Amino acid sequence: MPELPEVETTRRGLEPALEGRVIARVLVRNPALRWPVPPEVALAAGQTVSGCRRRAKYLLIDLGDRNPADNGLMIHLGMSGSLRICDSADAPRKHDHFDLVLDNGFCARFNDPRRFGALLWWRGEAENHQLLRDLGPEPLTDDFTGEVLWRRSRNRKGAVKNFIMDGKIVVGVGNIYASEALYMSGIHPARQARRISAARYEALAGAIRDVLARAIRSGGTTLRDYLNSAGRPGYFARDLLVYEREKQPCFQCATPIRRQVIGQRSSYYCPRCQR
DNA sequence: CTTTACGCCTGACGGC
DNA sequence: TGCCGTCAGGCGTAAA
Repeated sequence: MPELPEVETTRRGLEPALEGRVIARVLVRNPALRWPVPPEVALAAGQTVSGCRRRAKYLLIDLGDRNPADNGLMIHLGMSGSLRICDSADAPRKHDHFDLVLDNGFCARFNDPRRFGALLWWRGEAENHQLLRDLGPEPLTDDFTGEVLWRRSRNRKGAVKNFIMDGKIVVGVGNIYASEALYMSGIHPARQARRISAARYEALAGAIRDVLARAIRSGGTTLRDYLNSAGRPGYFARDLLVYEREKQPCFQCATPIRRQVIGQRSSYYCPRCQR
């Protein structure tokens, strides 16, 4: 399940394959994704890829000669999406939705069994797109600090886990890494966001940065179906401290890890180490 | 403004 | 072996 590290890993695999290449055409086999693939994506044909960026969990393909690019593609991997570089003559597999066919015979092929992913078109500035406009800071930039978390949490009565998974607060923290970061910083996932001190938010922000950076270094987490652009899994699952470890001993104190549903999502935590 | 529930979708899995 | 219910999860959206 792609969270920020998985999307970033995909981006890094895509970049050398796409940048500087011309998109020959966009071949849509099955437009049924989260939103139907819009016809505008055909405008990519004949344009040169000038960059592969990531904002939150969205991949942005910059097209055209302008700098900065003023139009391009936007891809979301959803729950089960993956993009891989392959020969465009390769036979499509089940759930292959579209190809970005390149001028060298290769393509970026998007596969998504659960169809929560998306392929969209943007023009103007990508950051102004409806889906990106109101997003919070990137967790791996200097804009993201414990102070920001603390300030924005003062009126939040909900669980801190939901708070850090809110894309308006900080982007890219999905269910897996939220549990991990809260464990690393000793904070109980169900604690009210407004009842956490500035010092503890500093620790939490550090843990979020740390776990995301380490997961990127491991190529992401493959629990069920995530694959990178080379069709390979990520290896961070072996480093998970609490996620999907219900009833197994805490690595710090050996207390059995608990699972609790918070905001309709499974959360994992150590009842002794996290308060 | 925040908070909550829902729905989209397939595949894996458990129970019978 | 098959059938069916449940769960997983990102995140936009509607409603409270």
